[in-house]
Amino acid sequence: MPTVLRVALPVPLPNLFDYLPAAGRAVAGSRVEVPFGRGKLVGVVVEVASGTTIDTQRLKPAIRLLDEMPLLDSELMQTLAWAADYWLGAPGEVYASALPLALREARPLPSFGEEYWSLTLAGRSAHDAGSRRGGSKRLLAVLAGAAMSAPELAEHLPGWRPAARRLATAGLVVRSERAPSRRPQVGSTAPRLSEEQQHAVSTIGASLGRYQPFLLDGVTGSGKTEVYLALIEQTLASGRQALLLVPEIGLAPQTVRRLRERLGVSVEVLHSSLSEGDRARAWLRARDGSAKVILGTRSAVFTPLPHAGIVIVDEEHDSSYKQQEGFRYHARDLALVRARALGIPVVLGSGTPSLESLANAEAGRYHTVHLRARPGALRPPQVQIIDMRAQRLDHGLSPALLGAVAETLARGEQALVFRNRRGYAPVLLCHGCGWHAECPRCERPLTLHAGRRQLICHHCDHRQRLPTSCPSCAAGSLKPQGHGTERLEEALIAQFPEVPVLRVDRETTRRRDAFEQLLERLQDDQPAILVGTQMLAKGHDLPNLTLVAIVGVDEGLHSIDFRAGERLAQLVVQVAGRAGRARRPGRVLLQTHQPDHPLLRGLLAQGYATTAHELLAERRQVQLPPFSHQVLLRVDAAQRPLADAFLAAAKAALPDQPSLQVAGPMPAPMPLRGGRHRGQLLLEAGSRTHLHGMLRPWERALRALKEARRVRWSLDVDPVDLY
DNA sequence: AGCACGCCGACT
DNA sequence: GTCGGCGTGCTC
Repeated sequence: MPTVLRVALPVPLPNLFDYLPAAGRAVAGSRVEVPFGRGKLVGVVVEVASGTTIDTQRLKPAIRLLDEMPLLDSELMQTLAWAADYWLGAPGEVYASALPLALREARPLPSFGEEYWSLTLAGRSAHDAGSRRGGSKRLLAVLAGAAMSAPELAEHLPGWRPAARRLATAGLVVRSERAPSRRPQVGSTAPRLSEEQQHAVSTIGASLGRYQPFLLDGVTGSGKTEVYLALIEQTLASGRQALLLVPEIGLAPQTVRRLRERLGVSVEVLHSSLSEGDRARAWLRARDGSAKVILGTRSAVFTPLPHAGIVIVDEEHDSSYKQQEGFRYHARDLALVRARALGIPVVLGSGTPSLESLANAEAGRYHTVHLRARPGALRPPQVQIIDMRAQRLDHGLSPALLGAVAETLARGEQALVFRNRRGYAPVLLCHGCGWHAECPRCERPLTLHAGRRQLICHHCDHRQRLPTSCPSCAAGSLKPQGHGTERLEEALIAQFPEVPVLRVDRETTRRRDAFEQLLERLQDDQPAILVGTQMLAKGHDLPNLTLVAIVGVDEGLHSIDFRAGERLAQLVVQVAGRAGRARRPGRVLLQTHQPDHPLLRGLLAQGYATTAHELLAERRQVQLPPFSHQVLLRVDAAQRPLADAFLAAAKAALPDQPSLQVAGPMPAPMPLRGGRHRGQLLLEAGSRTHLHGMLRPWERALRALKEARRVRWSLDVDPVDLY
């Protein structure tokens, strides 16, 4: 039996590929260039095996080994294997997530050290001879003392670059790389921690050196960041690395600056707008241990940490930690797996913890640490419900809401109109009394399928015709909710023509610094109206923002997505934290047809913690996640029957397991998107082990289905969005 | 995914 | 007569 390299290749196929070894000593974690089909690919050696199931005649030799030392250490290799198994990733896709693009090419590793300049022998003679003039002479003199890094040169000799270029061409100086300097700089001093913060730091700090998850539960303004900083300082003091994950939109330049200034060590930032070269260099500096603090979004969870000390996941409830296409991993969950493998503590921080994390805390798997006080003695904002039933609306805005905006502007302050928008499925709602259509069997909201003039239950597939008038109050004002019908921005411009109306969403902030610039415009404290969605929920201090009005609350109350209530509660609390952060008291308005909804009442009267525990109790009662486990099969096709046929075949291919519950097949809540017909099938099981046991075989069966040929499909393990 | 091979419609 | 449509099959 020949020795073979089992290689993960960047193709969306479920298997590894075996090759005969190339020259050199290949080990698991090394990259290797191999022939594939009629081209060449770079893959990662997963295993050096003696023997193969492939006909040895078909084995091709690898072209060349790219790394003598593994690029991925054994901890990362194991974690990746676990992740691929858990989230049903194709090996190649998993490595594509974990490795920066520049490291997936058949080139030697880029140098990632510090640029530094020194004299050549000819340069030394030139200096001694006193030849050259001006800037060149000065540069020779500086470098005659000692070789210097680029930043040092910039300090000693501003505008040194042209001289360096001239002298380099003449062969008098040479540019090279050396390991990044480890010389610690002095960080700025920490502010005094409150007693509560001190307690949090010492509790968590006592676990440094072993695996222990913590839930750090602290509202906006309670000083979580200072706790993180103190923990990172402790970690650095013991010579270990810290990984800090933040949600996609939380990575503000001001956070980075604060970290750099405070810690006085190299802070590597892994961010989606980083160039591939920079990303690779940051990754490599983490791998060689010279990067002490790594700050990044979702994909930074794959950073190698040879001297790992602590992992912190900020705003752990944020759904941007879940990758929504391709390899659908969850960075928060993966952070826990890594922390366990690395034997280090992991801190999940949030003012509005996810029900998953709260359940883990209740079960004793996480240790909870609370931060309750707001150090600046900020007054919490005053939250108020606006009953919009039977009100005359202007593009979905009630007179009370518009009045409050007008008052705010008249006082010279700023208002934020926040649209709760998550592509919710349309629900039928009576504007007169607030009645909404519900499934008689499941008591879940029915989804409006306007094309077929039907109401459909997305749990049991119960269907009924559209009522013509409200069954509750007999008035005829039934309206679909949840469509992007309200053109908020236009309505507000029309209402307040003399005030700037700034829309903040993916589109207006596409450009890298657009969001920052926009916020800068608001710093001048002039009256203005902000209109936006998720992006505005956190982060930035806008001292003159005193009113936050949330519209689209009803979509959150009536969504068929069982997580909508949790999300709405998190959103209200997070958004409320935007209002009145300076001296002025803030005001939050919730515009709804359901002013007496228990979720809203509970949230206002008791706050997030109590509401979340009630929601968790409901989940337990009806056995929804985290008390059961889900897998969603999604499909889209050019024609509806193709999608339907695939889902039917997929359901038929399921093992006959009584512990497995199946909902569907049924149209996705947005049945037609981008010209593609979408459908889905939801699996639910009480036991994760049982569920995972059948998943891989089922996936293989799905691949083999002839109905699978003409559709696009994907499996989502632990989906966070049911569509 | 990417790429070839292979068999049926409107064009230099 | 061909160029090219995308259905089908394969990649160690």
